[in-house]
Amino acid sequence: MTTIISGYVNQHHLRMTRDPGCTCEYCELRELFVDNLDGDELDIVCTGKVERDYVQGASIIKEGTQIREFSYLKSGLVKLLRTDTSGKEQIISIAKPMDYVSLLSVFSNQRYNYSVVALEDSVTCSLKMEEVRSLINDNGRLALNLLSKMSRMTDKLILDSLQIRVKHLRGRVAYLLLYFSEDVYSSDEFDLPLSRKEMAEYVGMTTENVIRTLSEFRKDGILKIYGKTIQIANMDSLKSIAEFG
Amino acid sequence: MTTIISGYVNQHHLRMTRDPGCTCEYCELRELFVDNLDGDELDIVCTGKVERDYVQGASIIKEGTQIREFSYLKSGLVKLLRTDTSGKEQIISIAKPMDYVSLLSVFSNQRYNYSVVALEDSVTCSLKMEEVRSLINDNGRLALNLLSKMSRMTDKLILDSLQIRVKHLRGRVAYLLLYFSEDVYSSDEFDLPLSRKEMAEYVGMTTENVIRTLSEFRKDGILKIYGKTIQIANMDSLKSIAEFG
DNA sequence: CGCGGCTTTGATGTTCATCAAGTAAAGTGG
DNA sequence: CCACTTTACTTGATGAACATCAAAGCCGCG
Repeated sequence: MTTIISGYVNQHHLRMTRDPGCTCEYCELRELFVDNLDGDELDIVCTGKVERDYVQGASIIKEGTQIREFSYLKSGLVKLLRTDTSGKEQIISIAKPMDYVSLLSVFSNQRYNYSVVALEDSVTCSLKMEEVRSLINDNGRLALNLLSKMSRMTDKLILDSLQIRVKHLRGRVAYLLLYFSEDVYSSDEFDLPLSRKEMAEYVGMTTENVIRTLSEFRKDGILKIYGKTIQIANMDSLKSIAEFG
Repeated sequence: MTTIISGYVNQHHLRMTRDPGCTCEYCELRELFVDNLDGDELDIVCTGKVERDYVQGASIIKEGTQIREFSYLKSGLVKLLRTDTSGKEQIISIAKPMDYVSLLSVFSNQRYNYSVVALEDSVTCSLKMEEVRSLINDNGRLALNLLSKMSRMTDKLILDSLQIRVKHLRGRVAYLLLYFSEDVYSSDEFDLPLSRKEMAEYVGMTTENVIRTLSEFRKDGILKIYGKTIQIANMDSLKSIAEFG
């Protein structure tokens, strides 16, 4: 039932769709908005929302641009990153569906202080900020849900960041591999959605040392590595390293 | 007008007061609650709120205890800390008045996953969570204000944490000293509210190396140090180290 | 085919943690 | 109030973790 109202395709192969028949009530992500809204409010969401497709590598949000929408991820995988004072890129977080893309800044700043890039082909769903503000203003249950959701997301982000700071390189890399294995792909074999360089940007170390650590894991029989494909051969060791390394 | 209804004094010299005449509308912190509330709602805040006094070193919130209240800091200075996986304490943040004490977890978790301790004599003001939830549910303007405030706080926390990660020890210590000088005491001479060990817990390094760095700054003529009293002798150097170190 | 970016390994130096030892300060009990 | 214990602070020496520099192989792409 989804019709393409804008066939516009830019260098990133972006596609925008609207949804006149409104399939929002069947959306996997309805828990937040739809379940808390009545008929009229639901209409605002249905007619106001915009879905966008992004191919792997496409830029979804650019640091410094104005915040006009409240977006979240319907499918795919994205990275949040920022440019640090010395000009290097730093990955803040990786978000999968159900995680907000707009979790930071949306209700505080005028502009994004981070960028979002698609790690896999991804689909976002966005509402205009004024519409979201108006819905929150009129609907207390939605407001509480949103507070709760935001609080959970930022809590996790902060605790992850604190945990990673006390770990050594081996522990950080193990932690990251386990994240993909358990939270994203639910498998002990998967294709890394990050380059070695991106892994380094995420764990806050150099590319060379990330590679060295992966090689060590391979030599120790913990991993089997075929380019970007990773197979975890010794899950217990990896978990132990992630926790105590 | 403030009467002590509970003269209870524990080992931390805690004092609880209620405020029957309601001075909330004159509170320096009214911007959040009072300005967004009408008469009846204001009554809930006035009669429901509880102020508590804590002496330096007193425990305000203990990690793992149940969250029953929404609190913020009226005066003083506090540290937020948690116990990391290896059992060591890690300082998450330092909060001064206008910063929430309850910024993390309150709307997501059942229990605190961090502790709060008074670095200076402090006063908190608390409302029951149910009352806050009910107010948010009924008052959209309050909800939006709260979202905005929370978002600003967590944004700052996350960005600080990311920035500190790319800096070396000298940069981190300089950053911390500038925080006290500029944001807390508005002076280039002040008494450090943290021990050397606490500074280490905050910047994520060892006590010895924090001391070494302070000594270096002293030898380089950037600081004058008299025990806990710090005088910044060369502000430009310190700022430069904080940014590029 | 050749260029640029990503990946990998090795050699070297820097930053930082750890261990050790000593001094100063602050609390504790008689 | 003093002897005692504990805790905070300080400096030095050593080794581990990590960054940096260098060089070479790989791969995709125009």
